[in-house]
Amino acid sequence: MRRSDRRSRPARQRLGNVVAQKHEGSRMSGLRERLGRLRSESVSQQSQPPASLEEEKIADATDQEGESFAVPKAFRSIGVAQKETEFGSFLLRKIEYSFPYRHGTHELADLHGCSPFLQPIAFRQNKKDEVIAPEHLLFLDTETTGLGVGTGNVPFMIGFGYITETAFVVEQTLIRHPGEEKAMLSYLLGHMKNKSHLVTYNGRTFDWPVLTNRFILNGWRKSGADPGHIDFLHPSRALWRTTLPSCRLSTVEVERLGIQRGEDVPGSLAPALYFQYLSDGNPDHLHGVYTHNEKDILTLASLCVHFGLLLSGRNDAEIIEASESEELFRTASWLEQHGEAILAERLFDRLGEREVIGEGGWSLALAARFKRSGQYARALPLWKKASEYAEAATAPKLDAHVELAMYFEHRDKRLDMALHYAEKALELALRRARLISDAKKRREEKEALQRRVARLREKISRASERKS
DNA sequence: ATAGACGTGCCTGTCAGATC
DNA sequence: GATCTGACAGGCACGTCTAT
Repeated sequence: MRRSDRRSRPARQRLGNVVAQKHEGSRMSGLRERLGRLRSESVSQQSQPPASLEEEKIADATDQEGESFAVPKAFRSIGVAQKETEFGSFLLRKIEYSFPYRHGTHELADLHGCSPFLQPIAFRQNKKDEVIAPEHLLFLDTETTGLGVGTGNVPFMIGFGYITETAFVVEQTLIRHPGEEKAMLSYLLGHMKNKSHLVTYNGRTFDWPVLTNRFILNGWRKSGADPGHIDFLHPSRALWRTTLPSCRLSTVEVERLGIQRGEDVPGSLAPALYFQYLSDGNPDHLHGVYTHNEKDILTLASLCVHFGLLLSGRNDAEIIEASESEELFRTASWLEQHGEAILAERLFDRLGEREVIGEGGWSLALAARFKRSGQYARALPLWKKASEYAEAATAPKLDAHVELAMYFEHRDKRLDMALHYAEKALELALRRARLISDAKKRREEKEALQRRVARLREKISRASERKS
């Protein structure tokens, strides 16, 4: 089906029902009460089945044939149909996003040009230099009954996406009971056959281990190496850990990819909504989960374009323009770490030219980088700017002054300047002491600076004695 | 709730330079 | 040349954070 918003009830209302019922459940004091409640609900359902569902089944059996037999209208309304395999059946939803299709700020058709640049962040055993082809990527997101990766956690919905010449396609599988799991997994395996890399968010730690366990429990033996993997959690953290309130996918997509979901069921509610569906058979509970999973997959594709562009160096100007210094520094460091030294250097250069130095640690970190590579002439102005900033701050950092003291003592050999910065650092340390609660740390810091000042004074006096 | 990846901070060992 | 001190890199332990 083509993308359309045909939700039968506002997600908020469904969400409210679940929350209300959870709250009610928490008041239950004992197991007997809960069992009693379940029993009475079950009886009431048997005596008074939801009219709409019964009608749907009848309608289904008469107006649908083959694949969709017995699929309730509330599923069919969002494009869900039954899929048959040699291992049995499960439910499948397929959505095509014809190009051009923009998800947030990125055009998904750009995956075609961006994918090869993702190689430095892709993990694949024994195939390090392999070129990543866009049509070999499988974007994956599962909805499971819990958070653990043990055998008790069941993926009830597997969403995956892939690119074709003309569209980005999302497919979502759903099992109505555990007996359908093997069919669902076999369908996923079929789609993994011609793919080289999974694309996920924390999927190396979560989705893939969960699925691996389910494959084993369903009788598949592990053969060969794991598929390649591009997991965007860690690159996202590398760039945005200090500038975003969190690096959850939902935060990243709003703050950095320009995506607004509107009403969205949080992933944490997915297990409860699935249990609601299992308990009363009403597909409406899962509409929000379908939408959530679908959007997660689209966001993965958008992340792919974002990082692909970053690694290609094609959007340097935009990044430099839009990024605050801290983020620009982290981006450059990340590029350097992934072997993109020339791209990184370009960003470091622009950063060094920036006049304003704020509270973030980027200026000192950049100076430290220049120092490590012996580029003292580039480190010096950064230390000086940072020292001026520190002197004006209420809770000053001493690092820049200490670095300057070391530089003038050991490199520039101007002991008077070294003493000046050491004394200034000591002065700042005494001013800052009131703000540090750790008494031991405060004392050690002060004593180290006093030793430095004393040593420099002695060195200066010896030098002047020698001259005279 | 669960497990793994990664960043941070601390500790230790090594090396280089300064001093006697 | 011997000794001392400071700088720095590497390793380890621990804490944080993410997925549902």
